Amino acid sequence: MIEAGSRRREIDDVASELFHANGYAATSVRDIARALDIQGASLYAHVASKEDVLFSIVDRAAAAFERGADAATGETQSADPVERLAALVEAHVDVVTSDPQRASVFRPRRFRDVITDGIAVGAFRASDTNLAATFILTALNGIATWYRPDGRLTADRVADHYVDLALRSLSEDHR
Amino acid sequence: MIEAGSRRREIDDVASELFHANGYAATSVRDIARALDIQGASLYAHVASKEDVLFSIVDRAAAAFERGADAATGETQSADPVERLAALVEAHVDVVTSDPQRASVFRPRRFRDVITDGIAVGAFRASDTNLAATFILTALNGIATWYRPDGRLTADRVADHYVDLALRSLSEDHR
DNA sequence: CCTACCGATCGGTAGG
DNA sequence: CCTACCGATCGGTAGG
Repeated sequence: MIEAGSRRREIDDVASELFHANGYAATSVRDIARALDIQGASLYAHVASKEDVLFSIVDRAAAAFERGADAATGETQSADPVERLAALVEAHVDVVTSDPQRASVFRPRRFRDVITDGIAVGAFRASDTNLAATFILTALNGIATWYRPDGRLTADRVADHYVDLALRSLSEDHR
Repeated sequence: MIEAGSRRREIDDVASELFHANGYAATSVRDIARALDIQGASLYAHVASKEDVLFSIVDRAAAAFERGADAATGETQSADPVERLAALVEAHVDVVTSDPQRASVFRPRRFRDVITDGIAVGAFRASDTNLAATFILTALNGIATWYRPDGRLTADRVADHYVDLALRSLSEDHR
C-alpha cells in the first residue's frame, strides 16, 4: 500500500479550506469533489458522509491546538506568567493561521490559569479573570476571519503584535 | 393602512435570528416562513428574494452601529482619545449585545482614527495601528458569540471591563 | 396570503 | 474511482 489514507487527508484539507471560506452548509459535497478533480459520488469511496468530514477536521484542529499549547507551556514550564501567556498566544496564532478552522476551537481554561497565576505573582492585573481571558481569546480567534497567507503580515508578525497587545491589556497601569 | 411595512420588519427580525443562529446558507426560506406561520412561497409577497432579506438586515445593523458610534463620539467630541475610544467601545458593546447580528458589521476606520490620534498626542502606543484596531474590534465582535442577556454579566459591566482592557492594550508600557 | 408547481441542486446509494 | 440514479429540498414563479 502506498500512502494509505493520504487521499482521506487531501479530502479533509480541501474540505477544511472550503468550509472555512464558505461555511459548512454552503459547501456542497460536489464542491469538495471538484477541487480534487473527481466526481461527487466518488467521495463516498473515502468518507461515510459530509458530517463525517467535518468531525474529522474539527478533531484534527483540536488536537493541533492541544499539541501547540502543550509545547508552548512545556517549553517555558517554570517561567513567569508573562512568558507563558506569550507562548500561549503564539501557539494559538499558529494554529489559527495555519489551520483556519472554526474559531470555536478554543480552550479558555489554559488562558484563565495563566492569567490567574500572573495576578497572584503581581505580573498581571485584571478586574475579571474570565472576561480578560475571553477578551484575548476572541481577539485571537478573530484572526481566522481576516488572516490571509498572502496578506501583508506573516503569521509570525501577527503573533508578535498580538502577544504585545495581550500582555499590555493585562498590564499594571494604563496611564 | 395599519402598520404599513411591519410584516416586512417581522420577516427581517425572524430572519436575523435564524441567520445568526444557523447561518445564511443553512437557513431556508421555508424556515423563515415557518417561524411566521405562513407558507414558504407567501414570503415572496413581501420580499423579492432571500438575498434581499440579508441585505436589509445588514443595512439595519450597520445603521444602528453608525448611530451608536455617532452618539458616542458626539457626546465627547473634543475629548481626548482615551475618552473617545472608551465611548466607541461602549457603543460597540451596546450594539453587539442588543442586536447580536453577524460580527462582520464593524467599522474599523473609526477605531483606527482614534488610535492614530491617541498615538499622535502620546496617549497611546501601538506598533501597528491597523492590527491594534483589529485586535480590539474582533474582541468586541466576539462578545456576540458568548453574551447572553440572562448571563452573569450585564452589557454595561461587559462594556466597563472591555473599555479597561482595550485602553490598557494601547497603554504606554506593560512592565 | 394560498395552492400548485418549476428547474436545479442537494446528500447519498447501487453496481460495477 | 466511475456512471446512473434516488428522494428530498432548495429558491422562486404563476395565478388566484
